[in-house]
Amino acid sequence: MNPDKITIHDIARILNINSSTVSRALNDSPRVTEKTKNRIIAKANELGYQRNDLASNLRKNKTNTLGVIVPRISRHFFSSAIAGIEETSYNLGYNVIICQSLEQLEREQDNINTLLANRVGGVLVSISMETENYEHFEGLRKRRIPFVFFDRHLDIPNSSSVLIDDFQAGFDATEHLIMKGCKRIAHFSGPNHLEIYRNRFKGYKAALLKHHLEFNDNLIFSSRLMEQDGIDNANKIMALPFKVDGIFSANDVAAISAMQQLKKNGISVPDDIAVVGFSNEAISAVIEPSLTTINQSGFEIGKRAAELLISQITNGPENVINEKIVIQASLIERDSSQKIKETIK
Amino acid sequence: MNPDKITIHDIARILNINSSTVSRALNDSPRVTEKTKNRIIAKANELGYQRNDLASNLRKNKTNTLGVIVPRISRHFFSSAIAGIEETSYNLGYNVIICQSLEQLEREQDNINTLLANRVGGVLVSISMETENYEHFEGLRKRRIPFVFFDRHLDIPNSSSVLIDDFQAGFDATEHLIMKGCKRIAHFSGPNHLEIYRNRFKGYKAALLKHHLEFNDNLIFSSRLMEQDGIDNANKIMALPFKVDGIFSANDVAAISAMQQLKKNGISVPDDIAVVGFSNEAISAVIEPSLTTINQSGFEIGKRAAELLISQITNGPENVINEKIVIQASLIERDSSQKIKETIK
DNA sequence: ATATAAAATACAATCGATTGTATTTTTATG
DNA sequence: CATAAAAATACAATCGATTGTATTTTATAT
Repeated sequence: MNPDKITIHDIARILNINSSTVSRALNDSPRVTEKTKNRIIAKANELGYQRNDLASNLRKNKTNTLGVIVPRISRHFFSSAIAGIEETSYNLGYNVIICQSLEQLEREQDNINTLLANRVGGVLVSISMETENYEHFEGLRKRRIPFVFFDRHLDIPNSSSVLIDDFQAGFDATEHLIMKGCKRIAHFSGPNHLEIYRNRFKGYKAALLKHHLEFNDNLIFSSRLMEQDGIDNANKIMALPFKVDGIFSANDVAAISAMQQLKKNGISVPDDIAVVGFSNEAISAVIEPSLTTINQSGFEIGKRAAELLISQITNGPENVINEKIVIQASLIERDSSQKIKETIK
Repeated sequence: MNPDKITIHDIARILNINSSTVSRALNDSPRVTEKTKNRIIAKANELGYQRNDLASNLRKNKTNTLGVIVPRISRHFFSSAIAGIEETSYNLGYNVIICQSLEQLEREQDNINTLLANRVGGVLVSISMETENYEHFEGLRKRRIPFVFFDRHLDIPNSSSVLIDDFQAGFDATEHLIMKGCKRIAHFSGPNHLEIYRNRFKGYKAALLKHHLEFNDNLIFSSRLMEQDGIDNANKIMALPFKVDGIFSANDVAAISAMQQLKKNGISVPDDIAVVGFSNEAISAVIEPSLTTINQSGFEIGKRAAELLISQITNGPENVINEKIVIQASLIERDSSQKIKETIK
């Protein structure tokens, strides 16, 4: 018999029994005797029966599937987060449908529609750089499908998110530079509508304030923090009429390309300019000089986000408690910030 | 009205029309007038209707979902491959369920069962290091669900795969070392039951043969090619009673950790020992010395694999033509192999 | 042995969309 | 205007599992 076609009805017919009993037996219901259960399970195995989750989910009107939307799967932070999500989901019996927005709002909307059509139980999102409002999340809200932001999020009321403490991390990074003797620290920031970048920036400002260093708007460089942006920023810094002795970049990619551009132009890192990045991409440990950066464990964030989401699914839409989980990030001190002599007196 | 509950039947009732017509209209069937189509579509939008793919797929007895099994999502090669898969799938209207085996056979079996239960239309697999036979793929075969191996594969009859030309790449890598003047080249190989590693090894041997260099079994180091394995291998090489002047490692991870271990022990790369890796992990371009390696585009492989799989799904189980697509990989010359003087005369 | 409770199983509706066939409506033709 | 042909729509079964209710079987008590 074609094993593709084995249903509970086939098993029922063969055993001369009703399909409802087969269903209950396979779900280990107490309403079926041990004896018949065994007969049914034996026959199911013999025939290579495999439950059709489509039918099951349709009838139960819920799925064991989670949706995940990330800007780009191949970015190390996101693939780690997905690994964390997958780990939790696997253990708790959920599957994961992955979508990537490729930093495009339109695609993000599309992704949400796909996930709605597939009736996912919940959604984990890290938003694209283009995403500035939450209209397209209303569909989820209306249908009472819980969703949890992780890392890149929108600050909307009654939403859940798992974030790292960007303010504190930005503060730590900047204070670290100050402790190493930096007096004039530039900051590479990301799109201003993304809260993570605003918070990192706020942390930077707070550290300057605490240590009585002047804040200078000319030292703030906003961009999408791609490789080219780091190079551009480095060029702008070199063109300034005054010396800069430190850079705090809101991501590693821009920090690294800036460092390389500086080196190319005869500026020594960390001696002339000390640099601190953000994210701890794998690459940061091995470039020369190795990059001091903020370690944010994507795996941990993904894991916590999935746990939160699944608890919301399990508790049901009436009992959703929106939570903001803040994970502390830690500074990893490497060579790019080990300034010995002070550049600016 | 609760938008969660809007079905074609609701729309039908409101418009005083039959649900089959609604279904056909929403699927743009020629059997419905333009006029009624418009009425239906307008109403559907107004109510925020969202098709239930579970029901649709159940009825049509097929899904728009592909399954993907990889050893580890967070490995750069695999996340790139997934990005390629996602890209193709998105364009052709498929969703992707991701599973990771974490290099464990048991979990791989589990993954397959999950995908079967979800009635995926096809499966893309890169097998775990523990996988030595294809018993657990028989379930897919029996149910006539097409599957395509990519990169790590089993050489089973009537199977499809998208691979890079490991033999040729191994040959190129080794020949490159020979051209740079290496006379005694060690090889770090992976688990022997994985064909990719066997082929890289064969390529290595063939290059030696071509250039009349002696093959020496003591220069072959088999392992799982993790970081620690590279260190161990380096130690073993340093303990050899004769000099080695080149290493061809079957992956970058082991190549890099070996390089670092050699450097730590005062051995210069590339001057004393030239090194070539495999995979072109992001890290390889930025370590010092930068690593000469084989570039295998995960994205490209994923893309091709998804295209092949979807064509098989589309053509139907009777018309599956099993294909082996071999993608050429290319050597990226970097510093770790730029040997100038010959170590061994 | 019989009534009754309890346990086991059967029946039938349901989830939401699809699709082959039947029926009604519209259009075309003489 | 009648009628055939064509177009549009309605009907009803179906996909496979679940689940509330009904029925049958078994166990227990009298």
